[in-house]
Amino acid sequence: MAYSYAYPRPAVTVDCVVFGLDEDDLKALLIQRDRPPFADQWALPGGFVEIDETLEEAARRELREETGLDRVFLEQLYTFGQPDRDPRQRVITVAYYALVKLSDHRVRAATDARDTAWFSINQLPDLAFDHAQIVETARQRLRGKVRYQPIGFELLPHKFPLRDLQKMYETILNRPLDKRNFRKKILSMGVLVELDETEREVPHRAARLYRFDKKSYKKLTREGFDFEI
Amino acid sequence: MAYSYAYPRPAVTVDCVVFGLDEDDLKALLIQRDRPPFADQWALPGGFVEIDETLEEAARRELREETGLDRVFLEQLYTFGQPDRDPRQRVITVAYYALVKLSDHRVRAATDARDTAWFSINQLPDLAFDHAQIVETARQRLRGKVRYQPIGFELLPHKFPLRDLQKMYETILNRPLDKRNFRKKILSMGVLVELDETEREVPHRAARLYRFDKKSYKKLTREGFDFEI
DNA sequence: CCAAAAGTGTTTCACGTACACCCATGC
DNA sequence: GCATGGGTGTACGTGAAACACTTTTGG
Repeated sequence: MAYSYAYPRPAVTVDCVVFGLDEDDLKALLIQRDRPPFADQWALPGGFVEIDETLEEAARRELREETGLDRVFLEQLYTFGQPDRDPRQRVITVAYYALVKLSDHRVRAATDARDTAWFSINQLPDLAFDHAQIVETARQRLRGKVRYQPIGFELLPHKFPLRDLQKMYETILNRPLDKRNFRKKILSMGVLVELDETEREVPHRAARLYRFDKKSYKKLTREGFDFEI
Repeated sequence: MAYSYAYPRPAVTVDCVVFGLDEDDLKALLIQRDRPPFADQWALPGGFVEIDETLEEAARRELREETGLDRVFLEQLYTFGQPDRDPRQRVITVAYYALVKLSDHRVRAATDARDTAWFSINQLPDLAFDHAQIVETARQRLRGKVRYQPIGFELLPHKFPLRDLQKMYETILNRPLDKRNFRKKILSMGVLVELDETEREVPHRAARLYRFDKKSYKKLTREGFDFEI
């Protein structure tokens, strides 16, 4: 039950930074470790890459096994390979980031032995390994990318009011946006579909709901359109 | 066969896409393989990651050993891990891209057994493994990044006329730029220093030389300035 | 004096930005 | 009827884009 090689090999893992949006709070999904090193500390979901799966398959499998998440937006982030990032042995980790509609996954609790929980990105606990650095890299990537690609919709429910869309951008970019200018811009892009539907059970005037129109976006993109907030 | 593990491990390599600018031709540096698989085919410089070096150290070491290049601009690109990308065994490769001043490294010939050569990015030979895909990813990254970060200067000599700067952008972005607007914009940024020096030995009016001022750029960046072409 | 490339300004138009009030709804 | 947020238009200024001729230099 041993695999031998002429030269020493690093272990290879994947780790996932899972982002979710709770009102106007950006959160990350963490897992409490149950064994050393860093026992009881919080860490990113992740694990070893199997010998016959792709990196993305490994990331999706770990997400499914450790958090129950499936079919989420997932993109490779960066590969971290400091020789001492794991105290036991050389481990190279390929980090991914995921965007999930938190509303769909809110009641996600510990399904297996480990405890999983959402933490505000601004109040993370101490993280195991170099995971704090990985989260920071992911946060920067998200901030940089959300302005030029319509990935922010992955954080919202299928139908949403413009207010929530604006709040999402304000939260991620960490600055206020002008309501009228924001609406003018996003609506003029032609990537939203106005629905015949409004919010329900709000204690004030109900806002109209919209959805992101992937088909229109792809068509516009082919014609040279650039998404930008 | 000295190293054994309880589970099979992929091998981990680094590969480098080295870009150089030859007049108005973007080129990549390739190495001819001398053994199977893909014997005699051209491939990216690269090799196995040693057990105690960082990924970037591995990339720089391979560049030095295989091409003689040292102290170049180097940035991680993407990690490729298709299980079948190497026909012999599972190999995960962390790809980097490098930008070099071709003028400094023009006469780079085969120093060791292998042959190395610059190829126009538009006329690459068949490449080994998935290296064509890696080059394409690198080309897209360069195109996307050159507009928002002053990395293009890494491809030019220390002192350069504005014409060459413009040609560099036109080559990478693959579209013509207006001379007057380009000069207005780049000079108004305040990241170039006008030198008391002009071109030599040109068969027409000699152009003024400039250099990129890293200090000014960093200062402006701290003040919220965004580089953009 | 001819060829080749350097260098230079102005006008126009689109878009980003700043800004305040009335309306609809639920309680 | 009041509190809460939904929804809407205009004026201004900045910056991008289009565009052509004169000057310098070497051969």
